[in-house]
Amino acid sequence: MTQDQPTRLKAMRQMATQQAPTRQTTTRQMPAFVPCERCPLRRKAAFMQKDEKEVSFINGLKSAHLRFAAGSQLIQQGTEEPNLFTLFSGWAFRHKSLPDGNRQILSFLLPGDLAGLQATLQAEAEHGIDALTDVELCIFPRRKLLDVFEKAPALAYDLAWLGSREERMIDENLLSVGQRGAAERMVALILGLYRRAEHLDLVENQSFLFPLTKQHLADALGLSLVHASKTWSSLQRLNIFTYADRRLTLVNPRATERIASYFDRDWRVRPIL
Amino acid sequence: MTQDQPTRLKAMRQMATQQAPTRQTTTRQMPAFVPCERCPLRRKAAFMQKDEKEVSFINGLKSAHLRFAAGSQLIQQGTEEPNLFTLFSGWAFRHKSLPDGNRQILSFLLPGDLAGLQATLQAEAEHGIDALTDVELCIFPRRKLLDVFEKAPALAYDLAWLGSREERMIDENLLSVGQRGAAERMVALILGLYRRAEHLDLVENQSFLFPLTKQHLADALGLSLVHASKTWSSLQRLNIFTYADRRLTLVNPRATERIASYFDRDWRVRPIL
DNA sequence: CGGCCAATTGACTGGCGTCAATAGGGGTGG
DNA sequence: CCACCCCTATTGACGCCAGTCAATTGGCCG
Repeated sequence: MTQDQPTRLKAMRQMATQQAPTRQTTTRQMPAFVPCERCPLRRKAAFMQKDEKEVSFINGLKSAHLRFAAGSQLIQQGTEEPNLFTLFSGWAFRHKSLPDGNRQILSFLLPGDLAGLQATLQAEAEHGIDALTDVELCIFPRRKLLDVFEKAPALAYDLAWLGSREERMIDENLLSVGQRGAAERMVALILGLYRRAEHLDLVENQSFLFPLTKQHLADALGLSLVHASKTWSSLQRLNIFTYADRRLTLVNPRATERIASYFDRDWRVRPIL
Repeated sequence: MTQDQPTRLKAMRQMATQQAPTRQTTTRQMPAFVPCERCPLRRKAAFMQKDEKEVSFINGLKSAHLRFAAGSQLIQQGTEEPNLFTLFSGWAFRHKSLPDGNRQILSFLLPGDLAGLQATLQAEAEHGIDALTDVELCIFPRRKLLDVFEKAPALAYDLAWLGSREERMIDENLLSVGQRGAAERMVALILGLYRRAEHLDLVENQSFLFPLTKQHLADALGLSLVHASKTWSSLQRLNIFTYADRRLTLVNPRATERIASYFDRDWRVRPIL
């Protein structure tokens, strides 16, 4: 604004990331197609249990089951995306960038989360989605969407429900980025991911896989890389959590929630496509 | 975080606002019921034109047409809300607060916008909605929602579409708050509102009603009241816009867009309930 | 071994928050 | 009709949180 040209050259990082594996260059191996009727994910307690008929209808929508390597661009900002997908395994994140290269991570995706709804109902994606770890996706072509609304109203309702859940999570992130200090913000993010992982039975002994780099943290929290790193260290010094082997262990989740003014959302079972 | 008790006592402001007109105390006058078939709003070019049958179906959903005074709480954070509504006239905003009283404005509502979708698909609202000006609402009881999905798939699709539109706007706000500087942020917000107003034929000579107080600006942008005020003044000194009589005039919208890295979204006609 | 990348840490800077004093408008009551 | 209050806004002084710059380390890989 004041200084126009000498923009914060975080753009460099962006360039670097750019040449990271893109969709094309990605090893897109061919795992076995997992039919929804035998999907281990949807059997988890976190998800709504549907009757056979509905599950097989969903299976009819599913056009492929793909695997991508960590770092792959699953959806590219500014392109038209003909599919939506449910994350079958792994982590991913939605993000949006400014022309100067600054990137904001909008939300994280965990197994069972549906992605591309926004992009799908609109014409083209205004955000990108990248794989944070190796991932597997259940692909649904978006042209079948209208069918869903016409032939399976209950499913359509689920779709809308998932969209609204996603929006609530972004609301929370916006609240965080706008109103919490750096440390509180980071704790709130970690707690949110912890609770979601917990709900998917991904937590053992208050410890879970935490694949974010410092750069991801910074981009999600609206902090600089350096400050994110410092905040991270200070939280460890405060004995909020420990980190080893890509696994993060919360020392005292409930006490930590108070510190960050974190509030548990309602964790009712949710639909899964 | 570091200092727990001496929280930023912006809470005071909150208390003050609290005793402002609440839903109950609000003058909730009884304007004439506007049947959807004769709704002047939905005729605007911004909205999808529907056939008679669908419009009368929508009218069947509409249970009331209410007016609220500026400052009224339309939906209260943490309560169960049995209705959703379309904003028929006036401005409103969604917001979410931390226990220390800090408030984040999540998005603004202009005529034709649907509100309460998130709150409605879930059990209870995790955010509040306040009237920014005097408003009129078209009320739809949420228990009729399932009906919509079962009997009017096209309408259900519209609903989902509107939800996804809302999410895109929040994405943009999150990007702004997380990655733009104070001045860019403010310009981006103003431009966004300007374009939306323009689309509703609410702009004349690059000037439109701008009912936000400095406090609203601060809360929407994640800035302090004081800094928001200073940023506002500096933008005027830079001759970005002028302000008089609650009306804001953009001196050069297109040039201003470049300053703020603002990008026009796609302005296709959208559904309205 | 050398290059690349994520991460850490210190020193310095600057943007934004906080405190505080002041001004102006609108409503209300003496 | 003016006094008084409350609320919104403005402006300056000061301080701190977070950004920037830069040097260093350690892991991974060719």
